[in-house]
This record gives sequence, structure tokens and C-alpha cells, in this order.
Amino acid sequence: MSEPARPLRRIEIRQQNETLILQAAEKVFAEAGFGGATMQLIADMAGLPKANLHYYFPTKEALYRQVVQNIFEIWLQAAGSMDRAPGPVEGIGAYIDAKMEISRRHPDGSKVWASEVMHGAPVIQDYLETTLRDWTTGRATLIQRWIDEGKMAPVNPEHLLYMLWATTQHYADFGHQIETLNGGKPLTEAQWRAAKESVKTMILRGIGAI
Amino acid sequence: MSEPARPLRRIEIRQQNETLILQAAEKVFAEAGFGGATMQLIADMAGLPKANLHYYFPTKEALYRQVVQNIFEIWLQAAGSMDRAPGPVEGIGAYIDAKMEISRRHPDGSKVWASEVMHGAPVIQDYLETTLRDWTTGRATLIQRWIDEGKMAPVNPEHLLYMLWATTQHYADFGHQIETLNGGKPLTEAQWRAAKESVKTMILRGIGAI
DNA sequence: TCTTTTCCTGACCGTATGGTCAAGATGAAA
DNA sequence: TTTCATCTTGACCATACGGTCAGGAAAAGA
Repeated sequence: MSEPARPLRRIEIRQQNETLILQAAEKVFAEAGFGGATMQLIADMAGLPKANLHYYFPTKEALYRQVVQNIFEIWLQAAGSMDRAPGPVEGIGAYIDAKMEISRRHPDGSKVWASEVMHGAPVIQDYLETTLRDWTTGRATLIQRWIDEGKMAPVNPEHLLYMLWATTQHYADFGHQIETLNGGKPLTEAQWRAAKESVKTMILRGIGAI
Repeated sequence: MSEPARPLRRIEIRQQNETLILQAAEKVFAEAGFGGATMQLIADMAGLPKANLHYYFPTKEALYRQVVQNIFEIWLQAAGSMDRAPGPVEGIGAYIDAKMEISRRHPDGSKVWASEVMHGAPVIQDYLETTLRDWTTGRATLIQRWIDEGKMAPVNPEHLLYMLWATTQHYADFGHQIETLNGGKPLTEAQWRAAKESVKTMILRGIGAI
């Protein structure tokens, strides 16, 4: 029936349980918000006793912090897709693809991130002021270069970035609304493709790149 | 110093206190989320004893529900700005203006709305399925007509609407992030104008209307 | 004025929550 | 096998929360 059940090694135990807890936590935090989430609920979803959660993560805040940081890592990964591109069509196109894929694969993470920022970023304010700000100014410079090279229309780089974030993350954060308007059914594979294409076409044409 | 302090009439008292409570509630719900908000905090912010809140609103849910409904009303008002326009430039332009103005004037309301939808719209699901769905299909038809009349490129109307919502509401929901990237200062009057223009230009060009 | 209705609020209650702890179980090391 | 470090967990605790209530204050009506 089940696994041969070889006794797990220490490191395996730790990693397995931490992953289990973090996955459950991401889901619960996304569904209920930080204040609405309870350690008991996360524990139940992870299939562990509540006291065990506090063994791996001393406080609810610590657990939440880890969840948010993990999301930021994913976010940073996608951020790289914009570089090493000869122009906006490839660079911004790839970035939209990557961010749409995140919205599809990690909707809970995206919601936790949105919630965190909406509440004033109490936990990741320092990231906003360092990593995110650096990334943003770097990318704004890149966009400005493309503009100077005549590869796209002279748009405000910051507002373009905001539009990219807003539009792509909307498919995760407001996924429930989209699903409702889609007759109560999640977007199909084909609909996701259409969404990506729509977003890419409208934005790339909007910045005069195509 | 202060007012002559004519004793308030019943109806005045009721209206004044309800408004006071609703304003405080909107702020607290936006800052802390439904789960993180406490009746005590709302009461303190409104300058009333907690028991008085329960006199006007029987439960926390009832108070929250009223806050969300008020936001939906504002949302619906802006929704009208898209009609009675000869084409996308005027219609969508006006809609963007209206929604950007809401993001600026009612950022807390926008956050509460976003939070509500992100958590699966437990309170306003029926609105999504009725009013919002009707409005959306109606506007999609309007956009399709503009496309058929050759006034804009053939884009998917639904995804255009999502982009409009996402982009405009981003300035409220992620206002903290934008403020941080703006050197920690809120957008100035001029920056808001620039934001509006950027959004309008990029989207209207993106749909081939200009 | 007297009566009735509405408004106000301090004190209180049951519950649920985040967090603790001590004692036991289990895998690693000697 | 024996010893040690890590992991597990039921029971427990202090606190904070949503909500109640009784009794008084104030306005409206007669």
C-alpha cells in the first residue's frame, strides 16, 4: 500500500516538516489574511499538532515572515527574465510571460504578497527599500535606454513597471473575481494563453514596441 | 471656542455616529484586514465606546458588510463614466480618470474591496454574480461594438477590462509600495497627473484607439 | 410636566488564540 | 548497548476578542 516507511533522517524530517508547514501557511495566510489565520488551522492543514509548528517556527510572525520571503525569492527569479534582452519586445514580453506564470502557479503567494504590501509592508519594508528599489531603478534605466535607442515610445518607465505588476498580478490576486466572471470556472489552458497574449499585445503596442 | 452645542436631534445623532463609525471602520479594515481589525480599535478611532458600536452595528460582520457595500456604490458611480461616449478615447479615457480619482480619494475603500475579493468575496459574492457580471458583459458588448466600428484594435474586451481595473486600482492597493519607490513620499499633484496620463496613453495606444 | 422611546456605556462573560512546558519518543553518536 | 541531541505532543495558561446587558441619560411626544 504505502511507502516502505524507512525511518527518515534528521535533515529530511526537518526539511519535510518545514516545507509542509510553509505550504499550509501560505494557503491559510492567503485565504484568511495574517490576522484571520490561526496556527491551529495551519497545523490542521499541515497534518501536524499545533505545538509542532512552534517547534519549527517560534511565532506566527516568524512563520509569516518566512512565507513572505519565499514569495519574494520567486518574484526575484522572474525579475531576471527582463535582462539580457535586445529590446522591449523580447525583454518585456518575457517578463510578462514569467509574471503571468507566477500568477498561475503561485496565486496564494501572490495574495500574501499583495496583502503584506496593502497593510503597509510591516515585515518586508526593508526589502522594498533595498532590493526592490534597486531593481526598479535598474530596470527603469534599461527601459530609458530602449527609449533613447528608439525601440519604443517615450513612456514613463516607472508607470510602465507599475502597469506590468498590476496587470499580471491581477490574475492571481483577483483570480476569484475573474473566475466568477468566467461563469464560476477557473481559466482553462487556452484562456490562460489568451490572457497572456492579450496582455502582451496591449502593453507592447501601448509602449509603441510593436 | 467650539460649537454652540445645540443638542443634536435623533436623526442627526444617528447619521453622525454611523458615518463616524464607518469611516473609522474603513480605515482599520484597510490597515489590518478583517481578521486583524478589532472592534476596540475601530471604537478608539471613532472616539466612541465599543459598546456603542454594537448599538449601531450588531456584529463586526455587519459593520464590515456595510463598509464593503459603500465602496461598491462608489465603484458603480465611476462605472457609469464609460457610457454615453462616442468612442474608446472618450469612454475609456473617462473611465480611467474616474478610477484613478477613486484610487486617490478612497485608497482605504479600494484596499478593503481588494482584500474582500482576494479572500474569496465571502460577503459580496452575490454582487459579483449579479451587478458586476451584468456590468461587465454590458461593457464588453460596448467595446466589441467599438471594435466592429473600427474605432479600436480587436482586443479581448474582458482582458481589457481586467487591465483597466488592475492598473488603476494598483495606485491605491499598492500605494505604499509606490510611495516607498517614490522616495518615501506620496505622489504629488503633478505626479498623479503624470500617472493618469501615462496610464491613459499606454492603454489607449495599446488598444489602437490613438 | 409626565411618559415613552432612543441613545449611551461600564462592567461583565464565554470563547478562541498564540504561546509554553514537561515528559516521552526517536534517530544519531560513541 | 549506552548516551546524547533532536523531535513530538497533550495539557495547560494568560490574554484579548466579539458580544451582552442592565441601568442611566437624553431627546421626542402627549
